[in-house]
Amino acid sequence: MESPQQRRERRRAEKRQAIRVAAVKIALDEGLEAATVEAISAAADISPRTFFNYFATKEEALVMGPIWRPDELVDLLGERPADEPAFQSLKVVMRFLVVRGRAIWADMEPFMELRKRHPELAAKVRAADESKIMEVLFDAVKSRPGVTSPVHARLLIVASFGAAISAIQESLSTGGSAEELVEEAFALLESGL
Amino acid sequence: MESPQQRRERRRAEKRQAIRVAAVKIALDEGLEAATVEAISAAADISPRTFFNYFATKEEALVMGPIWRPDELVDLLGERPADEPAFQSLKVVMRFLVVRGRAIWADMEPFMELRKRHPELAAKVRAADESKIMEVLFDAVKSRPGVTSPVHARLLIVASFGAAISAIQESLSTGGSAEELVEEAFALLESGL
DNA sequence: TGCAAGACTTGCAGAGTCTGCAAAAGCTGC
DNA sequence: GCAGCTTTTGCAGACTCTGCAAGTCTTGCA
Repeated sequence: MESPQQRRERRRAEKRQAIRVAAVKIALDEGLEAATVEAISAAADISPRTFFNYFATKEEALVMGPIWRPDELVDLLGERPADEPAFQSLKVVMRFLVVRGRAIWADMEPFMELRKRHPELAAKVRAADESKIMEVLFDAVKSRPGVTSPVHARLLIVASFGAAISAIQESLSTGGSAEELVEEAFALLESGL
Repeated sequence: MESPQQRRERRRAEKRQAIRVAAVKIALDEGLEAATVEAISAAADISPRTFFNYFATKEEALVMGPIWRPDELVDLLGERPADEPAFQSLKVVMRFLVVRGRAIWADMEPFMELRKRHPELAAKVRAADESKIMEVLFDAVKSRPGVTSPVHARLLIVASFGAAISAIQESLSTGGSAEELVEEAFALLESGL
């Protein structure tokens, strides 16, 4: 049985998604400029003020949530054996996130299409988290086995994200399997590019 | 002798920098929130409207320009021998850019300090260009020798930028030599992380 | 059923960013 | 000192986003 708390959370998430869908539809049908908060809220049948109860910025409504959250990343990494080399841990975590992300996105063609047309949108939304992610992961990675210097730690992190993003990007533009692509990317990283 | 054209360009660049300095000073002294367009323009002794003749967005005034421009990147890459492996070409180009960037930044402590305090700012400004850079570089890199697949091309690009950014980041936070750090980063990439 | 507490929605006013337009001011070469 | 150029500025207006307070809806419980 669903608790009232859970129920509210679920409905909130559904409404959030409904607003997203409305926003993306407008952006695709009438162009990004037409997707004002006013237009989106009208389409989603809420007041403009309410829009901002669901999203902190307009852009947030136009892209899917990130497939990784800072705290989750740290948790996932923490679950890996303490003596596993950092590279290996990151690979496992990233593969998991990419595969899960692709599954969530399976029914989201409009979002992918918008992402293709306006790649800067996702980048801008992600930018806010990016530095926080680097910061927390840096601490989590630098003391792992196989990390020889601070630059090594940073590089492992950006390269891992690079591998994941490259795989997703390529998967988006050619339709290839994201899982195989992320595998390929990590293999390339491991063998020295 | 300086042509009138050059003269105008130089003065424009100087004014741009003066506005930047004023903006960063306010952000450091009174906090990011105090750095409104109105406050910045008052400090720089121009009208708010004029501010937007120099910067497309407020944030642009708060960070140094990027150390790479998309067209310059393509040019630099094009100057490398056609039979040089992609990895090597990228390494040379990136080292050049990082070294030049560091030199430009030598006198710019306030900008570095602001970047430390608000790392998301630079990321947000950079985000707009990021996807364009990836796009143009992807075309420039994918047909180079030593590139085995589209994912390989993308990965080379993100890894190279990752190396440059990691080196800069580390150099900023510890004061180490950016040149040595970028060297170290590429060596790590080459040997398989 | 009906009410009280809490959560969600909304309107409103206001601050702030950014743009287009046209007038004013400044500079340049002749 | 004038004619043609660029630069600056004011103004009006669209748009994003926030705080606040009032209104509406839901939920649990008597």
